[in-house]
Amino acid sequence: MTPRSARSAHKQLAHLVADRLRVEILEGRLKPGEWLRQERIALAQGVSQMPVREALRQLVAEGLVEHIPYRGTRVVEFTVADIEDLYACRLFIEGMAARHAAAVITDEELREIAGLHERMLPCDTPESLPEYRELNRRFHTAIFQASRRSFLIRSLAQLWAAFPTMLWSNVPLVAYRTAPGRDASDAAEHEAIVTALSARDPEAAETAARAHISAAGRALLTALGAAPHPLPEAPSFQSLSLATGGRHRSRSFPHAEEES
Amino acid sequence: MTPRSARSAHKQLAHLVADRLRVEILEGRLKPGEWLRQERIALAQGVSQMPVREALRQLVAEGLVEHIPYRGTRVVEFTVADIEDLYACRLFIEGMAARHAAAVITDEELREIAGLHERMLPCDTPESLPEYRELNRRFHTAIFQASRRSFLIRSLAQLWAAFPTMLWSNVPLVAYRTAPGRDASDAAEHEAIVTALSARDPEAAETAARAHISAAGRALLTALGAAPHPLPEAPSFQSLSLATGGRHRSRSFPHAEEES
DNA sequence: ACCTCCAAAGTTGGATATAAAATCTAAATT
DNA sequence: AATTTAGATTTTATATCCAACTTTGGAGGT
Repeated sequence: MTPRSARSAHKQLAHLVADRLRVEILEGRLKPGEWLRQERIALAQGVSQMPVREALRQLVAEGLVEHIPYRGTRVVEFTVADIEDLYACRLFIEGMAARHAAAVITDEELREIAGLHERMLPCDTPESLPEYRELNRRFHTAIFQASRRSFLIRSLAQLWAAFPTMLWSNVPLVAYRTAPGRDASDAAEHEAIVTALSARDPEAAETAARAHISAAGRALLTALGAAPHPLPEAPSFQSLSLATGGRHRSRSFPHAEEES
Repeated sequence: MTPRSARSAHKQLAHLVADRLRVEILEGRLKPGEWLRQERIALAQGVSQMPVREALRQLVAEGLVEHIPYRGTRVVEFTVADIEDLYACRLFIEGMAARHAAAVITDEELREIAGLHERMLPCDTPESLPEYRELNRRFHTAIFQASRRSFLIRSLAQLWAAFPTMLWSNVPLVAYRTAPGRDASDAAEHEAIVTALSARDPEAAETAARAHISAAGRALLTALGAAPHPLPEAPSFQSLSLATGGRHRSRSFPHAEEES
């Protein structure tokens, strides 16, 4: 465990600005449709305009705001269809990640995930909702990080970036979290995921992850007032991954250095 | 057809810079691992550093380059595992998009897609590969645009942004495209998609789209030298979408204006 | 009244210059 | 040999100025 090179913990200003704006958006102080004027933001945060513009472009990429040339940047408005699609994507991709994670997860990662699960259990009151959300985010993040599939990790990080905005800007999340039985269901579903991962069972891990996200999605859409279909149980078919399920090639391919 | 407001076709410099860098990356002039120094780029393109930095941040978001604070930005290296995951994600999300598209596609969109398909047919020589790739990109893009699902459109646009880089930096794409029978297969699979869309059959559209991407993915991974599994045929299970398959709510939800 | 054109105001977009911070390289010291 | 220090390089941030574009609100004509 050599400290190595301290991993450069230095944050850039643009990141800080983006973080603060993200919080303002997801807490509703910046409402969907509202314009974000760069000069005002720079003044309010005590920075110059360049980091503000970089932060805005980053948020655009994350899908939280949209940019119109020479007009400005404003918070996006999400639709119910967007939330459906978000959950469908998560359902699939997080399922895949869980499958891969089960095959390569370390004991330490397993302990951390189980620990996060434990800490979520007592969070069943409205006041503990923020803490629950944070723990939940870390729980899911830890799982797909454990998959070691950088592409999936990146994709899921993007999905999760857009996720809270949708909720806070569209619906009082409490309605979802306090839905009858949701606490218990969430806990049971998380438990199932942890169990499958502990058993190093890819098939079960994928199934459990899908079942959880599917159930959560249905509950959320119900809370939103959308009529949820009977919904086909998340099919437990074989992996859709296209090739070898074996050890993944660790390094990148030798890209044609010279054209002999 | 009033010109309306000209739709502000004005591109920002940052976009142009990003476009040029993207081309350089995907054509291999900028190799994976290579550092992109902002001053050099600004000088080379005759612009100041601000648009360069915005462009770099955009490319970071697209996943083509990675940024390390106070160190710089460099082209990412993709692994075979990344390509597997990319195709798996495309398989699923483009399938969903095709399903939605079949339900709402217009005659005009249908004509354009069919036209693109026709124009791809004669492109069966190595020299026409660039044209084929461009037509293919427009073909797929037109389909998921027709779905009207903004979230899926955005997600797929991101996937397609990373896509060419992987190929050019990892493998001579010709090996894929000129694989025995691939031309004919691609054509037949595209044909099936067009047919399903024309029939406004969501189920068939999803199945056809999946089959195509699955086949293309297997062919590519074979060309890459990866041992492709027997691979389960893309399962034609019901939609995984979580709620109403009916007309999508057009506008955003009324986000709690007041908490009565 | 109604439409068109034109100028004003305001915001974003971009260039340039300059300074500060962080990282890397390599020589110099212990 | 290991550590420290000094310098070079590059990124990061600020400030200021001007150009480009959109919108707004009237002036003038029909």
